[in-house]
Amino acid sequence: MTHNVFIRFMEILFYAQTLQYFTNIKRSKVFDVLKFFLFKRHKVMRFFSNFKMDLLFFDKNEGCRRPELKLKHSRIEFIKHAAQLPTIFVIFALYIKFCSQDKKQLLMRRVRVRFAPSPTGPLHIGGVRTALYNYLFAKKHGGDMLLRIEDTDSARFVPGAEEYIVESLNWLGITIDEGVGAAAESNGAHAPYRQSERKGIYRKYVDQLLEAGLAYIAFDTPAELEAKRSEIANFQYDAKTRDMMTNSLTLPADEVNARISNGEQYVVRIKIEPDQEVKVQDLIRGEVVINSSVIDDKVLFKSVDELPTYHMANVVDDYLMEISHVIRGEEWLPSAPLHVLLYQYLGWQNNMPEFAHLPLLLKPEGNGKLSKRDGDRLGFPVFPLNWKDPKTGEPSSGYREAGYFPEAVVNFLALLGWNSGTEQEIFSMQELIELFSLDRVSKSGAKFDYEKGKWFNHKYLQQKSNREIADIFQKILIENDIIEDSEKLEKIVSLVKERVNFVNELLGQSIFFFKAPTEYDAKTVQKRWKAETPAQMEGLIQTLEAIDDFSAENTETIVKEWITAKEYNLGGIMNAFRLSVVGEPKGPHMFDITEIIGKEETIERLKKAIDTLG
RNA sequence: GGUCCAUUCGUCUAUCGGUUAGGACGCCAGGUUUUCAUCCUGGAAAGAGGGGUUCGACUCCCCUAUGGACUACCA
Repeated sequence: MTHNVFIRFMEILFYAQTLQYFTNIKRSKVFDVLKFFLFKRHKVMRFFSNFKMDLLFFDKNEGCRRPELKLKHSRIEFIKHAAQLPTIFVIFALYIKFCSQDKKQLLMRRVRVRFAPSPTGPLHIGGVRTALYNYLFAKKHGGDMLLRIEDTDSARFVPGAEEYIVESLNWLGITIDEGVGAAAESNGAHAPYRQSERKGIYRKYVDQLLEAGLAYIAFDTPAELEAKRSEIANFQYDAKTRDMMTNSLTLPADEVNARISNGEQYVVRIKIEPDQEVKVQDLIRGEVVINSSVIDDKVLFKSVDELPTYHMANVVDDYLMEISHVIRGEEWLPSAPLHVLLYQYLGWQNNMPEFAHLPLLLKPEGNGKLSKRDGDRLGFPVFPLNWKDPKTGEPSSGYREAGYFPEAVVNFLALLGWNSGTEQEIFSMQELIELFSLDRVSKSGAKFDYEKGKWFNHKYLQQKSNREIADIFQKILIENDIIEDSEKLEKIVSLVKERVNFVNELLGQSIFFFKAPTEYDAKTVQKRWKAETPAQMEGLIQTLEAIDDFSAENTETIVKEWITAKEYNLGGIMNAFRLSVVGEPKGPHMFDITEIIGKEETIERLKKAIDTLG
């Protein structure tokens, strides 16, 4: 025993020294490394697993990227140039040393992830985030993003939902490499990608489990099950109760066969071995252990429609499609042990994907999962695109139609549950791909903060060129029967864009450029329109009439000179001027407005104001 | 009820055993401005509670509380 400890110590010393040799860790830090190794094995594991992905990334000929080795509070630049490549091998060796066999295999595996929604309605914003994280992860590691449609429940199928999903992902810039919606769907190596079209595939694996005695046939009708549930509190179909049910374990073989050939409907249930420890390695939560006794004998397959249920289909398809990482919502965590068991029962434990269960998106106020109703109640979309329920005709609003830029939605969603570890808030998709890491996904649910979403859109709006915004704005104007010269429009956009969050708010901020006010804000009239104002405005009209060059700069100079000469109060004149031209106490610089609407229009508006307000 | 997961400003989060607990949204105040916004500066604002472990705990462990998810022939 003591001998072993000594050997270990020497081994560790060797590693620590190698580390010091190849990196620029300070000598004093080597002691910390030793301490880590000796006393905090679990930390060491985490420590190395942190840059596993960086190593992989480096592997993909991205030679310019430098993985960093972060040790305590000192950040050590780890790889400076290719000449330091041996360093990678040392760390790699260390990592392998502390990893189990199957981890090694996973390290070498090509990253393939899937987003697997069920076409039961519009894609929920939480689902969008799951898709986004899958996409970011895949792209970061040079892997594949698949879209698979999980439509094994024909009863819940909603027409148009699949198209909606594909269109949403397209809009957001989440491109599918393989599967439904991919550029060459039919040519995918693992086609088809709709479970309903994969119907024939599953039976074989169900039979395999049946033959191995790891599953059994059950004839209990829904009504019988319901009866059992009300009869026995906390009833669960499992090792304790399966003996009292109607299934192939309690019935003689010939009766089972007779029932089947009589056309009696049945299901296939997994036969869970009780009292086993089932371990799920979750990339976000660490190891989750549960006792198999709490898992019930889930239905894997139903004879009615010859389709598997989610659990079976999902495991079989992930295996067949060579999925390396299953990244999905936290609501799947409780059934993850069942999936692990299924991989074992099918003999695929060495090809099992790694799991990552994402935290949920919670409602903004109160608690619970974000739902469509919250959006309706609080007035913000919870779907990417508008949707109209084909049955009820009930509409749901989407981010696209609400005026959001897809980049803003992506940025906002990316930060709801993940952060880069820096203080940067605005990220392009490219930056997100480079920076994304499951290690930095938080464990707890995130409340949906709609206000911040607006802020993101504001930021993206400011970043866009005036030309780009003017083009979108042009369409809105045409819908409102306003025709405006595109160059002038660009100028208008430059003056008002910083005041809005959305392009569709632009009209409200700039209507006075296109139309003279028809009424004047009562409060402002009271405050800014005094007895002497009409006479002053008459004077202003005369001053303006004498101006040839109506550019903002020139007009401003002349008007201000006039105000000074008359010894008027600058604010008094300007506010009344604004009220006359705009009708409200708002808008950009006055002379920028007058330059755009022009001399005649300006004077006309002043005259009208004098007439109306007296 | 059972199982699992989680818990840092109002909200999203940083912190990998030693920090005046940092940033962002929102809020408040001041400044800029002829208006309203924008913008700039500043401010208030947090480790659920209790036990351990440790020289030292927001950080590791346990208990409690709270919240959430799951508990279908749905996904």
